[in-house]
Amino acid sequence: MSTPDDLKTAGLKATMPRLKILSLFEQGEARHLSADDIYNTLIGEGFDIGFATVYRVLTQFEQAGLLTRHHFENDRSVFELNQGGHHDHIMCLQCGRVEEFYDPEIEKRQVEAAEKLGFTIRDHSLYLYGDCTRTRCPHRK
Amino acid sequence: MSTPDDLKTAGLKATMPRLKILSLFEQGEARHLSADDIYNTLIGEGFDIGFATVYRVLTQFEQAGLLTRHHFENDRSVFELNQGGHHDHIMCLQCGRVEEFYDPEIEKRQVEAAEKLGFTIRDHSLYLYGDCTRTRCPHRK
DNA sequence: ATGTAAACGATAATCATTCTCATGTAAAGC
DNA sequence: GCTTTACATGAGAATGATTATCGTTTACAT
Repeated sequence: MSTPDDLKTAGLKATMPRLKILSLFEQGEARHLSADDIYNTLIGEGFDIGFATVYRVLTQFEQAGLLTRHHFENDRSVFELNQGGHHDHIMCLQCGRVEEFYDPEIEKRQVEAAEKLGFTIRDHSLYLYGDCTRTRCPHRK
Repeated sequence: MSTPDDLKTAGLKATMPRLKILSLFEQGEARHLSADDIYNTLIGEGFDIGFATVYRVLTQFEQAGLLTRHHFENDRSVFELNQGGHHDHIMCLQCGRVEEFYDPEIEKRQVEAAEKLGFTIRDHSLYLYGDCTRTRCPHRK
């Protein structure tokens, strides 16, 4: 479980819901979690929590720089722990598996494209969608 | 106004709501329209239409390949006429202005990154977010 | 230990989008 | 041009994710 200091450092009071949620990201197997995932996991562990708290805490964690919020091509958001450097994502449309990649040349060219148009980039999102055919989608649900 | 044949060619019955909506994209000044934009514009012109129809028609147009649906970093979808080639987008976080760009090297590297991970790309989305500082955001609303 | 501001959980509210269904209409045939 | 009929429409209800409200609880500085 994450320590209270992890939260204090981020400027957040160390409450039980926050510790539980942060632990899911730090100890859990899945790197990308939705509010629903988190709510159901904690309820399943017998911990009493509400959706309001889950969403509140996720937003606070995002603002504190602990998590990144992703908007994949569907309706709900998923969150990911900010560890390691920036990376982009590719999602299998068949099984939902998410893989990560990073290409410095793509990053550089994004900045250049923005500059040409007179923009200063503050944020960007790059998502690829496809089929993991080579592996015949072993993660198919 | 767009012609009935534009719709027939796409395999759709030429109805008034569909002609009106297609016209907004073909004749309008804005290239990126939300369902709300379309509904309000048509109602403002005295044309009687409902949200259900707007959403239905947009989905049909997307499936027929006439429009592309974009999910910017907020909650609602915007649509864009499929004309000219593929391009990516950059949006000003201050004024909402959207500009377009295309970099073949970025496109190529996306495909390569996907291949390395055993994926075949079916779709992708690249959005940059920033401030159009150089121009002092002349489009500020 | 205790006071207080912050955080909590339940529940209602919101917002974009989709569904349902009774009515309207495009276009094919007479 | 006038029926026919399947498909399209508009109004409003329903949905699903997320956010706001509010009375209660809790972290933690005093």
